[in-house]
Amino acid sequence: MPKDRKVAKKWTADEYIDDLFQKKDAGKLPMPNPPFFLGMEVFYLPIGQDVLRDIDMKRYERLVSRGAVLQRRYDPTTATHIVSENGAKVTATRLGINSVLDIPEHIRTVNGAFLGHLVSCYGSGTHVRTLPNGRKDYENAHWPGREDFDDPKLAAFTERIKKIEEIPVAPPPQVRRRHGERRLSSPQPPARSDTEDEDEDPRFKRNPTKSRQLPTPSQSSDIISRSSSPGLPPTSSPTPYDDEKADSDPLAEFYSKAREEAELGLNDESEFVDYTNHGHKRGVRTITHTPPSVWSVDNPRPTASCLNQDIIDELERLHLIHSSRPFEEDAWRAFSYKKCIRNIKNHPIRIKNGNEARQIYGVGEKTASKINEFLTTGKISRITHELSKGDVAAVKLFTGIYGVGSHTAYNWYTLGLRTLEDVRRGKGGVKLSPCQETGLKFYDDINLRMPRAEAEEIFLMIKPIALAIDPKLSVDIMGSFRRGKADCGDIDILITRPIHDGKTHAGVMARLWAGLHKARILTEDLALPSNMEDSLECTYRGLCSLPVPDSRRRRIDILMLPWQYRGAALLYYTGDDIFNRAMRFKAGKMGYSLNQRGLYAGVVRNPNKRTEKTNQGNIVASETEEEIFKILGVPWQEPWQRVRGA
DNA sequence: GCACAGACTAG
DNA sequence: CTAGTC
DNA sequence: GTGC
Ligand SMILES: O=c1ccn([C@H]2C[C@H](O)[C@@H](COP(=O)(O)OP(=O)(O)OP(=O)(O)O)O2)c(=O)[nH]1
Ligand SMILES: [Mg+2]
Repeated sequence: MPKDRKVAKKWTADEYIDDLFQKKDAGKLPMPNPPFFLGMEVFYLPIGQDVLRDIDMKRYERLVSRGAVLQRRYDPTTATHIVSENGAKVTATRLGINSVLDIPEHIRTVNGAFLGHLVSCYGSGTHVRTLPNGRKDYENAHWPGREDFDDPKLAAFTERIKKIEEIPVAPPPQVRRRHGERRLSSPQPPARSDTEDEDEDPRFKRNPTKSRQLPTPSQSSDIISRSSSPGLPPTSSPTPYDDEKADSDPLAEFYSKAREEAELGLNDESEFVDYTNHGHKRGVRTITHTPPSVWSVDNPRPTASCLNQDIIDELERLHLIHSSRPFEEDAWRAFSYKKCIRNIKNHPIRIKNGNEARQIYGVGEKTASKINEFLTTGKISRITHELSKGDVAAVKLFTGIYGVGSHTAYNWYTLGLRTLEDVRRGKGGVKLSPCQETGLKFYDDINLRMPRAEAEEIFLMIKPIALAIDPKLSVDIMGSFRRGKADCGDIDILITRPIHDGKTHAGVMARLWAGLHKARILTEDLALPSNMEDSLECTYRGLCSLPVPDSRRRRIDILMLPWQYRGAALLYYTGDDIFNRAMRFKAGKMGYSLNQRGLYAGVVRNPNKRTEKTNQGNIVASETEEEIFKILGVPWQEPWQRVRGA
């Protein structure tokens, strides 16, 4: 079939790509060795509109044979590169977007010559290390030539590149639905300077506590190019162009490198804050100050926000319906809808029909059809139908109780319970666990997020208490706070201790726990460490509040673990959760396993009981976040760039 | 047809 | 082991 | 439910 292809058959891009991958899977496609396109997820815009030209086929073949993943449909959430010989306007149209400026910054836009450039750089071979599973680690090999995406001869849409350089950080317009929403210009740990945690408007300043390094101002280009090959200078290729088969092309635009499986990769996302609810005062005053953010954000994204908000709303309903039901199928459906929601939120253009929706990654036939139904009839009958049952509302209400999940909530509903009052009365004979009792008692407080300033204030009271126990402790505030969010759902604290003096933090949790209760900061416990007394590793969950009248209860989690695991722990605890899952997902695909202790090679799991490890594996990285990113081939991302959840 | 992250505590 | 949570 |  290869031969026919050129001669007779007129191929469309889809057919050709299918054929290529079919051959590849059948082992019939020559895969010459240095896979210098490995890790790249490319959307190649053929020169031939309907029927591919020879040059298009050659490029497709080259991309695949050298390891690239091709996108049949442009999907900005996973694409790392767009290769186009067309002009900006044509390209935008064919990608289904308004302007090439809408292409997320992490995606490199290049021309065909870029492909030839890499061929000339690496066509003959390179040194590559060997992975734990015995294979060559092409995944993480460095291909510095890929960084030449901004070379005028290799780039596409120079206006885009220029734009990116000018913009400190151009977060994709993230859409936010809540009221007080607004974008924060600084993704950095913006901290509110003033008082009233009243929320709406805090002026943010810069990073407060010792925490993180400042976001590099040159951000956006950083985001784009800085990647997994830190330290490696972009090498210019020896030979200016052409490759094995000579293919030089002018065009250009593109690039990106983290081909992340799905969600990893750079997602610039500089945080923008949504002030959701904090709305209750309770005086809190912050002590934070931070240099003005370099990122004055405001990105030029034309499409400000939700062009598809109405569709998102419907999908949120579907998500809610399925997450309310305690059946496994529903859980995965909910998982899928969440993914659709995230991707549609990033979709820069208005979806006009089911077909268009179907093009978006994560949106399958079923969902596309529902979207189509909504677009044509104004509603989705399935939703109307399911919501009329009443269980969804009840489950939503009950799961608001900390410690009550969909199973318990659904059971209560089945028993006839409908209100929190029913729960309090123990209707149907329901019994609450201690933690659920507390959850019910502080239902409102627990379901509110707190102003960042309050999280900081509480943390600044806790830290000295910890340091008084042992001044060598490393105590940091993590989670959404570290990511720079303006409001936090809880306070996440990470504690560890250097081991260089031969001492450890054994017993610290017990003392800290006692000290915090004594200081009236901890108010209720929700889950105690299995071994507070002497373990170096433990988790505490509870409620806390500023020790002043009228302060609200806030959720707090304290995680403690050995110094050697600090990098992995930092990574884990910084999140966000979606980012972590994407990272772990990728690690798994690469033969590794990633958890809060480290990145492991050779972990073998019981195929029947997924959580059980047959072989524990060997730790390959854990002391720094950087090494983990690097080994996984994920471009370095500052905490505030690790936002994947909506 | 299978994976979708991986771990800790409560009971 | 299941449920709930990070 | 979706993608491979
Ligand atoms: O299912 C989860 C939940 C959390 N985490 C990690 C990432 C997250 O950032 C951190 C702290 O969890 P938390 O629930 O506090 O989330 P957050 O990111 O801090 O957000 P919030 O502001 O709601 O607390 O633990 C996970 O890996 N998986
Ligand atoms: Mg948190």
